Amino acid sequence: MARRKEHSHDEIRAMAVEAAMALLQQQGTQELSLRKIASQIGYVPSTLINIFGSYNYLLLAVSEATLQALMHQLSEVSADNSRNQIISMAQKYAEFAHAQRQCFKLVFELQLLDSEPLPESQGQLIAGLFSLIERELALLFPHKTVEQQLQMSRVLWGGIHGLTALSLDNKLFADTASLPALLESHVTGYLQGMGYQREASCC
Amino acid sequence: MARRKEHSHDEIRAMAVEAAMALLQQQGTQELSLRKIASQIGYVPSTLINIFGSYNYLLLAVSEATLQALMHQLSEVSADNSRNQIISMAQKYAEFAHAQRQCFKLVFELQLLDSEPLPESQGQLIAGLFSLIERELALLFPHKTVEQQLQMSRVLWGGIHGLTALSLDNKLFADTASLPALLESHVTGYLQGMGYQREASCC
DNA sequence: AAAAAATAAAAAACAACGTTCAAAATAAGT
DNA sequence: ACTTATTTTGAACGTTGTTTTTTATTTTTT
Repeated sequence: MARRKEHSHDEIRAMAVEAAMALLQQQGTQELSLRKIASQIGYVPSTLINIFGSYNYLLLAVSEATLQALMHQLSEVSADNSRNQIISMAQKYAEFAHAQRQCFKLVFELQLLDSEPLPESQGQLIAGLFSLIERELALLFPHKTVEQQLQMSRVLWGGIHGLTALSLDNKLFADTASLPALLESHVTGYLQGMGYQREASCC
Repeated sequence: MARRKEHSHDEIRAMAVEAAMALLQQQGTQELSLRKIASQIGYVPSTLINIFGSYNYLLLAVSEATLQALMHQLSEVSADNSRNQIISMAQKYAEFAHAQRQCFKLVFELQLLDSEPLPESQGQLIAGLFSLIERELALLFPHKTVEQQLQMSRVLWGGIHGLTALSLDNKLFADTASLPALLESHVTGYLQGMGYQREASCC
């Protein structure tokens, strides 16, 4: 049997990724399977393997779509100054992670086999997240070198991600302290420690 | 067949956890399986299921043993002052994570089913990690409330964990900035921003 | 001490998984 | 219209965690 050209490969790709993300929100990654995704879109496992190459590559496409959605959300954030901009992006990051919990976890838990380290697109997307903060740091700390700004952006994202990830699994053990408060403390405290001064102070 | 009382259940538990950790270092979590662990210690899958309850509970025992080893390493750290103590623990945390990469990842990626949220022992172990920092913060910031100290300990651990976790998966994209440097920048910067002053300064 | 009951480990069976491969059905080319 | 090529499918394979049954050992009872 071959119901041919009913959908193009790209259409099937999109359908599979969409179905996978929908199933992922209901159940967890454990419960998700290639067979369930295939049957959900009216196709058969081997078809998806032919198109994606493997189940792992399908999950990678889900991860990529999730990162793109996250990037889109973050790029829409805008505040009155760079410090608040970073804080707002941190909150959006955490908000997205909780809203799309399973997809978000997939991004950081999916590990490929001994093949390529990262499929380029994935790398550029994550690098794009860092650059969002680098841009603000260049405004906040124009006298620092780009090396220093790059290091600071990693520290900031690392903290934001760590707090978010631990919070997702209820591993913060801070009933009293809310995640937004922790994120603000992190960003504010670190910026202050690195010499942050309210705008228009030094020149 | 029943080779009875050759090992007690507790002995089999220990053998299985040890074998699992050994296999986990060679291969990844993906490649690990109940059948491999069982055959490694000369037993059969259903025996381990009878003892642990399920494969997930076996992995949970591995996670717990890993957390205990991590806690042991961290409790041996000692520096001349509280600030350096926190920095040294951060470095030890990252060092342990890289040395026991697969076991460390298992701790934070293992997710149980809809049963209990966390099996108590696991919770107390993680809470113990936080208390290591809380203790130092109480010395560094005696004028702050315990609520504030608790929040700061979460921010510090969150950042340390986030940087470590991202580094484990090469998702930091900071070839120039090393993980130790990032950790020190995080701890130093945040403590500074929260009002840290070199010892014997205020009283 | 021998027989019966209880127990514990292993074997076998089961359903589900990702993947491979050959067959079948459609599309395209002549 | 017939042939060739393409593409989807269905069946098979090996492996997984788990459940159930069988078998061997230990313990208890008579």
